[in-house]
Amino acid sequence: MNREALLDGLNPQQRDALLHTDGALLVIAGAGSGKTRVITHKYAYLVREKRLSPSSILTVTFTNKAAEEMKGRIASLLSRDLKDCWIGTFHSQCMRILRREIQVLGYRPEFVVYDEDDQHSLIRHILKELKIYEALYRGVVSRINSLKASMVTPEEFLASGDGFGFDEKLAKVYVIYQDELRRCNALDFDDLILLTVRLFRDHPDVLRRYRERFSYILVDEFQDINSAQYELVKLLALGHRNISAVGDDDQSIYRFRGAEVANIYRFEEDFPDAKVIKLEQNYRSTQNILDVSGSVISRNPGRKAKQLWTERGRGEHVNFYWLPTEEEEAKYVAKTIKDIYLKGVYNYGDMAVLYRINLQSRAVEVALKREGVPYRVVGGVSFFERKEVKDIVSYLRLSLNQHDNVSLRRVINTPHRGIGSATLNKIEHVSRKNDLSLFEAIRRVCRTKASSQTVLEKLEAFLRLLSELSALKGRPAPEAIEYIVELTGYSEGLEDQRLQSLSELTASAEGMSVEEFLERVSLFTRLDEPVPEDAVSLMTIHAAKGLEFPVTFIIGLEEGVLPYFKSSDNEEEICEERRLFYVGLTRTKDLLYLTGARKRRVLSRRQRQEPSRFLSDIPKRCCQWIEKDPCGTVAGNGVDGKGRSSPRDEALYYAFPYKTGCRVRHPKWGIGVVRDCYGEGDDRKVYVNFPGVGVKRLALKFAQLERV
DNA sequence: CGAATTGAGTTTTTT
DNA sequence: ACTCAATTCG
Repeated sequence: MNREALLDGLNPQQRDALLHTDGALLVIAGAGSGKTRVITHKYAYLVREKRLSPSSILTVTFTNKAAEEMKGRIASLLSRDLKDCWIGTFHSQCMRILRREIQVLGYRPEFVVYDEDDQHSLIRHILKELKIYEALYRGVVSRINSLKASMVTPEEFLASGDGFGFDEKLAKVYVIYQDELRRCNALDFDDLILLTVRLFRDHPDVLRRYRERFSYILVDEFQDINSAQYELVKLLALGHRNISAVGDDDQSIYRFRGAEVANIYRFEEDFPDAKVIKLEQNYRSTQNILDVSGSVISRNPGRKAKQLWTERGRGEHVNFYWLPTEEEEAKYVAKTIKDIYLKGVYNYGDMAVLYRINLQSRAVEVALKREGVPYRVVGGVSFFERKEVKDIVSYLRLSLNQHDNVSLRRVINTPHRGIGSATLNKIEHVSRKNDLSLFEAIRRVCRTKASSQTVLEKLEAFLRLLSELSALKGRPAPEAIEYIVELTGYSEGLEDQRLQSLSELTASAEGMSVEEFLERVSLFTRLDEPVPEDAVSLMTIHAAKGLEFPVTFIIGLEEGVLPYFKSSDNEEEICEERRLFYVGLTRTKDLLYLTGARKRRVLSRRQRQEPSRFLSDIPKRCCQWIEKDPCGTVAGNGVDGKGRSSPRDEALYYAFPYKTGCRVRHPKWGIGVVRDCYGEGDDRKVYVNFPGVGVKRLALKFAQLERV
């Protein structure tokens, strides 16, 4: 693709963003404003026109999925493979750098990455050792994580404390935690970022190398980066200052894990010469949806003002349904989904149900099942969080590193081999006293015969197992998994479903070595799991970020649910909840349904709920408010409820009964695939590709197309 | 050491 | 309501 083609179809602001390649650039990209398009085209432009090699453009995304998508789109723009490119999440890029460089920080390059679960068990273990009430671990984990996100070292935190109370204990836990990670040659998620920052700060020669290597830096979702990530970007960019930061402060929804919107404002201070471009033309939603979401988000103070607009028409009114119970709410959602589907305009795959917390999916799932509507739940307990999968992964880790204490604790008695808590305590004791890893401690116990004969035999058997596992280094992962299952007798007495996970695990490891597989697994998340056939998507609003759906339901619009009750006391958190609602609203292309329930089960009690405060931010003219009282009568107010075609008929008029990719039958040309649709009302046209005939442009009004 | 029972806490969101 | 973990008993 040449220069013209890359600029083609970009609006003036998008073009500016693409062409500004010298020095810092901040792109404030409103929802649905073609942000990804700008990034991918800019990348292609840098390669094509500025002759940069893909290996010299560092591109950071928020999720693995976003990275993959971006890679694919860029590859097709450039019509070439992107080998040796640097497109990925902060965590994966840091991992890649640390694999090469971490030795100067005193870790070995085969380090493993501990996920949340591993982190929890390690911290609980430390609390136990320190005789601190273990149930506090959640709070401790989150405090430590936020310290790490803002780059406060254990030593600094210790020094900053006043020497009493909980913080002092917390500092102690933090010190031990960090120490223990190092011993296990393990990093947690935050370490990946933190250590890379430290690497660059403390080793100017290394920093210089990477500054030279990356001559351009692109950062997506800039509003969601934490201070450590900001620091990392800054370190790399401060040499040449060739950086594009793209984000939307209104869509910052990860404060709870250390993201700070303020970073997007800091950028202009740290790069005072930065050009700032706002993308305000929206290519996704109808004007009505923009009005609704705009009036909601405008209540937040201190944001960068935006005026989103669209060339699409006004579109449909938003509907708010206030239903007696959560069951009725779910039923209403399921029925409406089915209705819409039966009208033939939208497929199930075009629709999504969004909610604040995963728990809310339950009722909707029940109702959808009852209606026979296919659905998929995004999130929930993911494949890689299943117990049996984590067990096998622990064995794999141990095969590479026998000093991985967290993995060892996990599997030492799984499956049962008669090594219980008494024995384990003894081993822990030996390990602490002699400053040994658990593995070494077991060896010492065996060598010095410091236990009963039966226990010794069991421990020796376990040691033999570990030494056999160490032969798995560099082997193909599927083979290693099967070997582990066989050697440990793991599958004995396992339920079918769990056996199933094991074979899925083996299948997913296809073509990778043990090392590669572990690397993939540790950064894999729920969002990355495959997309099935035509099904309604159910997910949290968080999970829906970056996605769009022609038809969107946002459920549970009640005080306590959205905004969530845990956030209710703090103004900044309410703002974040409002942004969350905004993100949900702006996922919608055509039809938006909001619902809430007057009564809901909250922690086993039926509770009376009030409509969400955010609803009152929506202008009356945009939203149709319909209440169903417990007797079943329906009352509407708000905009012209009577005397006009129902919203759904109107949708039929504006929307396309076919979408790109769907198959249709034409009386003359037979079956073809829809390539594109455009126009409004009676002027709607579709391009259809008929195999053997070619692409035909057809007027929807006249062509007698039939969906296949 | 392991199974069973009791009891507490729990439900935000994710790399 | 439900899960997960500590405690207790065999």
